[in-house]
Amino acid sequence: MSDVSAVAGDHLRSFIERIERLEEEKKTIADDIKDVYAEAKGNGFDTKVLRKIISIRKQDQNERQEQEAILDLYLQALGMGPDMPDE
Amino acid sequence: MSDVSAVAGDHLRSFIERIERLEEEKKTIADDIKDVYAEAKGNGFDTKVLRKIISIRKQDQNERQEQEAILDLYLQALGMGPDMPDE
Amino acid sequence: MSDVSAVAGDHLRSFIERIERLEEEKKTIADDIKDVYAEAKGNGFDTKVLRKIISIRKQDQNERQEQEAILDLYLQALGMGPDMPDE
Amino acid sequence: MSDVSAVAGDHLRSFIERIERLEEEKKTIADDIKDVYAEAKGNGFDTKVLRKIISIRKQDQNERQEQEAILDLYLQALGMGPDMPDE
DNA sequence: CACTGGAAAATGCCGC
DNA sequence: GCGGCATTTTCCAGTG
Repeated sequence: MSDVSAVAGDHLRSFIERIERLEEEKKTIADDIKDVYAEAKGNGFDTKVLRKIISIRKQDQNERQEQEAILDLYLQALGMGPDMPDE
Repeated sequence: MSDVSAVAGDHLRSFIERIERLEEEKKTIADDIKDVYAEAKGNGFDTKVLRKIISIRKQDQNERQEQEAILDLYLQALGMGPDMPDE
Repeated sequence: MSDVSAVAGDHLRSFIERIERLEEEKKTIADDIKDVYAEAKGNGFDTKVLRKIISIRKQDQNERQEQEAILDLYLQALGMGPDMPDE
Repeated sequence: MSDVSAVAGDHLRSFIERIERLEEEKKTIADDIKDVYAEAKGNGFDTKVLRKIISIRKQDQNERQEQEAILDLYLQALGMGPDMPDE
C-alpha cells in the first residue's frame, strides 16, 4: 500500500474507532434507560403512561424553544437582539 | 392530595427526572457522533461508505453473538448447559 | 360532495381496499408459519432452536447482500460504477 | 451420522425450508403493500393519514369481532349456540 | 424540500 | 399471566 493510502487508512480507522466508541457509550445509556423503565414498572408504574408523559414533556420543551426562537427573531427584526442590547 | 398520592407522585417525578437526564446524555453522545461524521466528511471521506462500513462491522458482531447463542441453545438441548457441565 | 371529492374518495377507497386485501393475505401466511412451527414442535423439535437457526440463516443472507452493497459503494467511490464502466 | 439422526435431520431441514418459503412469500406481500403506499403517495395521498385510517378500520374490525364473540358466549350460556340451534 | 435509509419505539407473540 | 424477544411501525436525520 502506498504511503498516502496508508495514512488515509489510519485516518479512516481512527474515525471508525471514535464512532464505534461513541456508539457503545450510547448503547450503555440506552440500556440504563431501559433499566429505569423496568425499575419503575417494578414499582407499579405503567411504562406506557410513563413514556407518554415523557414524550409530552419533550414536546413542551420543543414548543417552548420554538417560541423563544420566534421571540428572538422578532427582537432581532426590531434591532433588539438579545445578545447585543445596547448596540 | 393524600399522603400516599404525594409519595407516589414524588416517586414518579423521580423516575421521570432520571430518564430525562439519561435521555439528555444520550442526545449529547448522538450529537458527538454526528460531529465525528462531519469531521470525517471534512477530511474527504464519503459518509455513506463510512456508515456502511460501521454497519457491517456491527452486523459481524451480532453474527458472532448469534452463533454463540445458538451454540448455547444446542448445548442446552443436549442437556449440557454451559454452567452445569456434568449435572 | 363535489365531483372531484367523489373521485378522490373513490380513489382513496380503492387504495385502502387494496392494502387491506394484501394485509389479509399477509396475515394468512403469518398464520401458516405459526402452524408449521406448531407442527415442528409436535414432532419434537425445539421451537426456540428452530427460530434461532432460521434467524441466523437470514442474517447470513443479509450479510452477503451487505458485502455486495459495500463493494458497489467502493466501486462507485472509485468512479467505477457497475453500470458505467468506462465513463 | 446415524440413521435416526439422518432422518431427524431431513425432517428438520424440511421444516426449515417450509418456513423460509413462507417467509419469502410474506416478504413479497409486504413489498407489495409498500408499493401500494408509494403509489397512493404518488397520487397525492398522505401516507401517514392513510396508515391511520387503515389502523382505525382494523381496530373497528377487532372490536366488532370481540362483540360477536361475546354475543356467542351469551348465546352458548343460554344453550343457544349459533351452529347447533336445536341441539 | 421530498425521499430514502436507518434508528428508536410500540406492538404482539411465544414460552415459562 | 407476565417477561423477554422478535417483528412491525414510526420517526428523524442525511442526501440529492
